[in-house]
Amino acid sequence: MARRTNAVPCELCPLRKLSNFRAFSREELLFMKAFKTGELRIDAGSTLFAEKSINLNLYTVLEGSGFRYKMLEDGRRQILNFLMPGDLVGLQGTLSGAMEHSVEAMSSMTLCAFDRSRLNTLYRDHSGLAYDLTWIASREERLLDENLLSVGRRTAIERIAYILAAVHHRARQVGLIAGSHVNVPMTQQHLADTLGLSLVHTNKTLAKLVRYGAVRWLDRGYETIDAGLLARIGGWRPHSETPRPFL
Amino acid sequence: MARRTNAVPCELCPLRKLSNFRAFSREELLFMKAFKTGELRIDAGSTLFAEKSINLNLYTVLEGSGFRYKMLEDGRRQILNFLMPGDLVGLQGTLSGAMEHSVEAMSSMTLCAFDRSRLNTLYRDHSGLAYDLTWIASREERLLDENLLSVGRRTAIERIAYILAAVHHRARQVGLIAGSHVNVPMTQQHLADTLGLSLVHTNKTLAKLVRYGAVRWLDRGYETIDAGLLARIGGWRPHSETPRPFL
DNA sequence: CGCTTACTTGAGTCTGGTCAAACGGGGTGG
DNA sequence: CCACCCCGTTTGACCAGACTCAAGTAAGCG
Repeated sequence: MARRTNAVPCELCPLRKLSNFRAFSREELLFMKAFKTGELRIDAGSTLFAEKSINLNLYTVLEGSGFRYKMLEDGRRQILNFLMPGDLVGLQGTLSGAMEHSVEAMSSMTLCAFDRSRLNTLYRDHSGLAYDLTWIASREERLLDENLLSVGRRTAIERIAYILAAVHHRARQVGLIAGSHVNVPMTQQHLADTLGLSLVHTNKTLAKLVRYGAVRWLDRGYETIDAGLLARIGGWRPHSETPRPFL
Repeated sequence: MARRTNAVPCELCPLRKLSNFRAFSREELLFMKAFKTGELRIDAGSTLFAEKSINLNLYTVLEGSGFRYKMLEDGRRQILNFLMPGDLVGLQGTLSGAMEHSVEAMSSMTLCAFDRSRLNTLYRDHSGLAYDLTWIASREERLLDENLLSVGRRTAIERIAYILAAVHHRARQVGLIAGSHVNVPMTQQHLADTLGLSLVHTNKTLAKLVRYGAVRWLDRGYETIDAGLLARIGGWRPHSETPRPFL
């Protein structure tokens, strides 16, 4: 289910090739190499960590996709955010490591693991990386703000259109796109739990978007047919994306 | 509407007296004193900054309360989070200063202003404070996670009970409480916009909580009568609160 | 005293939820 | 190779929680 794999050295990190990530200095690269304690590979559907557990690692997604979520006692689930390559996982817990949400893989995932207890070294000796960390946290917060706006104030069809547009956009930035096909294997249940809707209503509303010719739904995933229409219905608009830091 | 006031020197900062904030070293205190560019006082109902504007300051709330929010074109508003003393405002924008949400005061507020452009000095020379900044961002993200869970998955009465319990708790930590009276002057419209509900439905559901004897609603604010009942209905539970950093 | 802001209340509607059942493809064990 | 099962998806019928519209009250203020 979860196992260590032979690590990709940071200097060959495949994410660096993507244009929208900020470059590291040689020194930073060396530090990250030391900071990284290993790689973790988990299967689709498995849990990286659970709410209320203690997690002493931070992770950066190298490959694959997953999601953060919280649950109520009776099983109602809210997906908080999708995780894609370059995203940092685990910062949202208390910095000491007590997690207040769970993380599950949608596809098989590879993650770089970092030792939380060495975080202070990062802050002490690499202020550039420390700054990046805050940048990352702040970006994550903006994403959550958007989601909250959707779930709180948009109608069902707007929410669905919005999230499909947003996920498409994010996926493209990290290479999780093949043509118009978004390579994030979510089910309609995932969609529903992200948007605060029921599965049935999600299905029926999604069917409308399909009829409108905005998207095509595939088994576990989708294809954007008319990105403009999707954005218009969902009220989604691109942000100015400056190269972003990671790790 | 907004004006500079004679600044309270950081070493006399009234927030430091509150037990749940972390203490500064002498050195950090000196740095903060220099980092702080002044104080801002704004009236209840006025806007600190608006979505899409550029804001070159970071602020810490010294006194009073307000809220962050986003709006859709047609005026639907979603309140993202309430702001209380000790909270940092403005970090959620891109670090460069483009804001993606607005901030409005609910009571008159006093804020300490910091110059964003000097943030790099903070990272370079005061890794402890840099670490704090990430801590603060991560705490904020946990708050948003909770809110998203509420808005997405709780029923109207659960949402209201939850937020009232949570706000009571937060308010008490920063001295915004007099007896059982929560000194955060929100209207039912604020509540509705926080929870993704209509004003009318919020009013009717709140009336139930009043009938149950859980709270008493006051003009712009409320009083907790039965905190246990409120927490039970809303599914709210206290977190272990370690002394938290600020500024 | 009249205006505004916040809160109430009632009536009727509708978006979205629940329950129930069925379909279709992929995998598996007999 | 086929029967069966499971998971994700689809559809229909019905229900209800939450919304809109419309008034009306009450307190605060110039």
